[in-house]
Amino acid sequence: MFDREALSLPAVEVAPLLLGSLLSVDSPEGRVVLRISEVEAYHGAQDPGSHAFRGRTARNAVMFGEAGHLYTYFTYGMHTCANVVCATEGTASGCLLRAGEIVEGVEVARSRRASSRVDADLARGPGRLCVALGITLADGGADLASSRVRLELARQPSPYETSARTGVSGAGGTDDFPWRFLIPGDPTVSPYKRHVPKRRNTSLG
DNA sequence: TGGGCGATTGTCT
DNA sequence: GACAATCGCCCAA
Repeated sequence: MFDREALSLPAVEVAPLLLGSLLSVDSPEGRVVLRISEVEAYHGAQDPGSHAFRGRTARNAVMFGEAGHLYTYFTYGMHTCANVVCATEGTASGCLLRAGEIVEGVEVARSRRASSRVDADLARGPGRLCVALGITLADGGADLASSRVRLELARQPSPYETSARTGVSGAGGTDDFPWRFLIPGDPTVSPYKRHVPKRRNTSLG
């Protein structure tokens, strides 16, 4: 079921509800359904890891809007990442979808993710997840209750673990924000990687 | 108006 | 284990 009221809680409280939930995406190639196994919470202007840390901009406006919508963004010049918008309007809160298991439409996902040797890698990582599901920037702002991207919350909460967020630079990636939620032992959970400072001009020195 | 950098991934060693 | 690829956003001036 889709429950906008449940999604209107802060991202930290919504994240556990998303684990084990189903995200389905319809396209001409067919439907792909993902069972979510890993998410990260980003909440409020006080969260140094959030895109909304420096306030509202045209790019992150969707995160300030109504819960239950999709916030997509483009990063590293090539990757799309998807978030479920949480909390009430005016509060920037969202859960980044990091990984999951394809439970329907595996053939379609495989055709989009030709480089994946095993099915567990099809949606292991936020960029891969979007490719496998066919989510693009054009899906940003979509209502997860009525668009081609739909969210079905798990009937029963999954057991979960928390840890520091992956790949987040600065204070937001420390243990002060253990806002990464995952289903322990799930083969589709992405490997933990602490943020690596950007290496540029490495020839110096 | 210009420059630096990012909620990453695939490939090569 | 290490690095290149690649482009839009955001800050500073």
